[in-house]
Amino acid sequence: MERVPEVTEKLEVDQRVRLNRDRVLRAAVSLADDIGIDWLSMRRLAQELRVVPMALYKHVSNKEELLDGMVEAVVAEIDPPAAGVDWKSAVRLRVLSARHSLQRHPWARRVLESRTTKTPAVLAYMDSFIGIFLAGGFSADLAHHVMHALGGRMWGFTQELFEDPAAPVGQAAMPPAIQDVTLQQMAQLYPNIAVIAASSAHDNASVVGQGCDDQFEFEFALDLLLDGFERLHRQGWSSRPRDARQRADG
Amino acid sequence: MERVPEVTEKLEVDQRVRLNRDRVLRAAVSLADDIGIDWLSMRRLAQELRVVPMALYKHVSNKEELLDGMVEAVVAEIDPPAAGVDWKSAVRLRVLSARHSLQRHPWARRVLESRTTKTPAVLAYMDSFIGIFLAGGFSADLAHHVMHALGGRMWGFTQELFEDPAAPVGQAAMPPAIQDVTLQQMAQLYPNIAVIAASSAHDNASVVGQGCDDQFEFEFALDLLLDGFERLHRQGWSSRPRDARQRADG
DNA sequence: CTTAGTTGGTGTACGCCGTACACCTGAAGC
DNA sequence: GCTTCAGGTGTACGGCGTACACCAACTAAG
Repeated sequence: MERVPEVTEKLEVDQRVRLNRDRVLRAAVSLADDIGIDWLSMRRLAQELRVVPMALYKHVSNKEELLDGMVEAVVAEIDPPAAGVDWKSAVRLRVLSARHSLQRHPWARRVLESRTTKTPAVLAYMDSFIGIFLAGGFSADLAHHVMHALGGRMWGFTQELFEDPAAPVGQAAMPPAIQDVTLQQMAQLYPNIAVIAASSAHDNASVVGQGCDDQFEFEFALDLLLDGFERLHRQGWSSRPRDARQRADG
Repeated sequence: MERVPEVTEKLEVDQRVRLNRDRVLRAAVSLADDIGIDWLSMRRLAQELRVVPMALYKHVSNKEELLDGMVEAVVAEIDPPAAGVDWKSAVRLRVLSARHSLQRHPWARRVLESRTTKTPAVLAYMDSFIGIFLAGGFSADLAHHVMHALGGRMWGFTQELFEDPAAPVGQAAMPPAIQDVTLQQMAQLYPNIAVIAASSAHDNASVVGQGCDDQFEFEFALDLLLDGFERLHRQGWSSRPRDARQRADG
């Protein structure tokens, strides 16, 4: 009867329960979701946890490790691979599931790509991924190169860098008249981009450069690769010409 | 006769000629080449140019714009597209040439990918790239999606994120005995990665996880994509099923 | 019940960073 | 010869990551 109220009062007075690594990581993930990775700082995170900045260092040894832990946390959310389907469907499902998970954390792509040291969850994911190919009868050799070819797409990342071919030119807040002029100038300077922008504008019946269907682009590229993998696999492709499996079979 | 020696003396006394945007950008590029992009700061760059940090702001309005300018500078180095060859060779050549140029600046990949506003040189490159596909008879529609599928690879970037499957686990400086143990543990935890590591080890007759042949991986994935593009092109692929070009032709 | 040790939060301080703002200087144009 | 103004300077501010010394509360041993 005595100690319970005491504890309760504690919790009321200073809201915070004891910190631990997991609470730190989960707070970091959701803070990054909210304010963006660029504005995530040790100090800001500490403030969120109602704690002094240096307190965090009792749970992660530095910011790099915090980021590692954050990646670890979101990668751990990815569903396990589907069982009992052919390799192609299995890969497709797994990638799309990863994509779905990682899309909830827009910062994850950049952070994942910036990590150099691979953490256990990351390695486990890649391992299970390779497992799908091997189980599908791929040689280690082919599986290896195929993983490289997949690259970031194994996480469900669409390759940035060509997002909305026209939009980036229409800067921030411009009067529409000026935007029109800029658009015309742009069409003159970059006629081929203009062609594509016009074509995709028809496609989704919206204004020029409205943006692209990310999911479509992703699946387009993914299926292109998967079909390529399948072809190589069927013809017994090998990177070692001396094996001559390709020539022998193909 | 009077003013020339005066100028000469000036140059001797304080080595620095007048700053300008171009000199700033070129200095920034070569400094980033030398010390790495993470250690490039306005202050460090200013010091390199024997100038006070704030002087830089007379030539670039802030660090973001400096980075934009740096990208602009390296992209401008890429050779113009080859003329008089079929689209496939043209694309291949252009990509490999871009790769060659950008590889001289290891930081360029990350910076290029982080830019959201596309600068003129970047747009010009993409435009000329699209031009190759259109000239090769691709529909705007197909060219569009194909550019997406190419993604970062149009700059000659190999998809990171699977660099040396084993190396990252063998941490910094470890006694070989311990490394062996770790390697065995790793083989247990990530058996499929181990299979691939072993296979590629045979391949280049080196120790496990020595690393992969970057150039090979790059060309492997590129050719896979190009072959896929070619097939789609030949069968008149369209993203709009109502056009039914695919069904009609294929 | 005391006491020593450990775990985890605190406070202060340092050296970096990008950059706002006021200032100065030397060359160019009237 | 005076003005103008582009371009280099100096100072200062608020933010960052984090080293280090400290301290509070819990645990375990005597």
